[in-house]
Amino acid sequence: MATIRDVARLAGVSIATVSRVFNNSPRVSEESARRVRAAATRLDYWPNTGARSLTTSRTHALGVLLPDLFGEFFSEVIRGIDHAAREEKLQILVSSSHADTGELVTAARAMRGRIDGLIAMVPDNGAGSEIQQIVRRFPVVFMNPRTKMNGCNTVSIANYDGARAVVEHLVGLGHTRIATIRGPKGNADAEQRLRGYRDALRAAGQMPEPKLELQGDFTERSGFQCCAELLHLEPRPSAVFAANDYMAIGLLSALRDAGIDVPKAMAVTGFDDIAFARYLDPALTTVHVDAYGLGEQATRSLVPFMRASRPSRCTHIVLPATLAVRSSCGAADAPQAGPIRRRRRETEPVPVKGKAPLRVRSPSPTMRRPRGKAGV
Amino acid sequence: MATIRDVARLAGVSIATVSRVFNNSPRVSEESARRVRAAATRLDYWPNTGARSLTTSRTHALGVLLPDLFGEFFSEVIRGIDHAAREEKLQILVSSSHADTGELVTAARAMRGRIDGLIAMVPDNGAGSEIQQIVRRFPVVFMNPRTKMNGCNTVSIANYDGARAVVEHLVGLGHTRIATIRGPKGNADAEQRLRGYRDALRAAGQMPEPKLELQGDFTERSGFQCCAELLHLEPRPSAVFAANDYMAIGLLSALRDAGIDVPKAMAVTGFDDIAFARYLDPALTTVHVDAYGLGEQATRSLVPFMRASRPSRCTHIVLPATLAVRSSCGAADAPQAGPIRRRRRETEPVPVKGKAPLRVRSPSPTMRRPRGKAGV
DNA sequence: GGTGTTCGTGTAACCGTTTACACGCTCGAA
DNA sequence: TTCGAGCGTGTAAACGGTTACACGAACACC
Repeated sequence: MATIRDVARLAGVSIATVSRVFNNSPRVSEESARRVRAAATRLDYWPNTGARSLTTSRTHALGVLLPDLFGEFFSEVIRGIDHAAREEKLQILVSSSHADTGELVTAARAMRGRIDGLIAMVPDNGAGSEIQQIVRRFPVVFMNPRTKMNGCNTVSIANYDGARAVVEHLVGLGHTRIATIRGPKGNADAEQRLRGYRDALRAAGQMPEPKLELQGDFTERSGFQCCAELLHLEPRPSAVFAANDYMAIGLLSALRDAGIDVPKAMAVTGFDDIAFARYLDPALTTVHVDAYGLGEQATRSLVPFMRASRPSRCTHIVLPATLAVRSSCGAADAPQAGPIRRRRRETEPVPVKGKAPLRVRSPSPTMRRPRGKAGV
Repeated sequence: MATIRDVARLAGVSIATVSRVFNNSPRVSEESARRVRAAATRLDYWPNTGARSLTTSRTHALGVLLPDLFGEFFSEVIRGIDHAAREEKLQILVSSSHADTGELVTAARAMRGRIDGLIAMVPDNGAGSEIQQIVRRFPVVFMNPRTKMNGCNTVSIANYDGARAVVEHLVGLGHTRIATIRGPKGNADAEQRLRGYRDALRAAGQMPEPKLELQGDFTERSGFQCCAELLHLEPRPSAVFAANDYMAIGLLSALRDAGIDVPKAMAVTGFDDIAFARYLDPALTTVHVDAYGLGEQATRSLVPFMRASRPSRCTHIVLPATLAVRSSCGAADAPQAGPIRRRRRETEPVPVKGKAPLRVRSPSPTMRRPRGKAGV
């Protein structure tokens, strides 16, 4: 492969001049530039980006560390990151399948010298000291952090508000005994949603009961399995808030098997608004979560940190959730509720002052954006 | 940030020794190694991967160039790549949204010096000479290439066989007038599927009719819009093969609006087996496509090329498709067909000899694998 | 006591760029 | 004519590592 030296030799100039031509420096004569370009074409020269970033200490790349890539949530997050990164002409270096913070740090280590900044989703409630290793080294933004995380940027989703809103919706429909299928213990998203559920009940004067909080693990299977337990509760609840859509789907198919009519005999709601929530029969009432926006916003809040020589103040952004009311809750004809009002919770990050969080996009992206070559 | 020199100074050794310790060279005394490690920890030293790859000309990274990231097809491809790459301890540098080959080459250029090899999906029937620029420079494997592509590795999906099998299935159910909604003109996947459709008809003694080939563009909307045209055909077809699932979904909802019973009055089939095909009502009969396997296999066939000093022979792998028979074709209770037998077509790549293509995974991954934190 | 090995280590060249600095030339003003 | 400014260019020192080679010490062998 040709290097800058080969080009310089062929063009009869010094390597400095070649470099200047490729960096659009104004201080090059037209004649030299022409000769350099001709030589470069002739030799099929492509500058070595790796070498370049060694001297400039700018890589124009950002790292993305995710616990997993499965399912459309992560795929939308990446798409959001990719889109925003592309606008900034940044490459993205992806690494996933991090079971714990240790693996996360190992992956971040391997990116040293290859990235200007990092977007990460911490898989567990990991040790702060390990996280600090990363924070010290890169400009970083954490997505959906488990804990408060002062001293670094965060972007997260309004789990608490979304859960609270959908449960309040059920209350508004007249339900007085509402169960939930909760996510895995220790999972922060699951716990925030659970809190939202409980507070919505309390606000309606209904006391949360442990018996009504069935244990799931975010899988479809666990939703399916909770059905039997649900149907044996005395008195039987008339509505269920599943902490994510996959569990709601499992529950729906179990209810169908059991011959229970949804929504008449049992109202079901989920969380996430995955793409096929709308295609279910009955269509699933759920909380729309803007995964694309999460990735996009993470990138946008990272970029100024990457460029700044001096660290700026941290931002903590919370993306609002939106109710997507469909037929599984028995209120299909009700108008869709607007964006859910943000509440402050001491354990959740506070939105940055003076900068309104992103408006959530429509809960029906499928019908609005052409899906392009998605099916190829 | 501490460099190797800082560590050397603090440990009282030369930089060569530090380097040896970090590369597990055996020729280092226990005492020196201990001092170096202590110094490294003390200074919080992380080796600069970028600088390292400049001297070694190995980056342990591979580039991934995709036309898009939308939808689960691409997300599964990336997941497959990521998974295989992780096993090989390779990082992945992703770039997407390439509308044409020119943009593809630009993106590849920007990766020069950062990757050891490249996995690419060519967005158009792009100029061979531009593609050649890439092939000359990197070990590369193309996914789902539009044309035959000698001289480089390819992995693709059995579009022709899949389409042919699903149409033959319809023929087997007794349909004698089968329409199709084709994908965009010029799209190679669409055209291979169209050929499969036509050949299946011919093989059954039915002549393909242009009137029966409705024009879609792989979007749900286009499937919806084709419904009117379909219902006005004289005589009306009794079955439709939509060239992807999104169009089949659009058609299904239009048929429901029109009060046409599926599958009794109209059998509908799709292609791709997107995750919610099974959740539709009626559940969609379709062709399962192994996007995860496509990415995984692409990575596996690239790796030896990246490591080899001498170029090995090219491989051309075709992943089999599988029929996923559900109720939308009126044969819900029939046992699922097995993998579709591969046919050779002169315009499709030939599977590598002696190396069986991957077995397709079950068409029901959702029910088999826990979806983990997909809903978070 | 010479000689050859082995081992641990250091020196310095190199990977492919960028860029501070210096240099020589031209040209206009004093 | 002299001087300074401006311009185009080249030289050389980085950037942060790896590694070929050399070297000195310790040791075994004859």
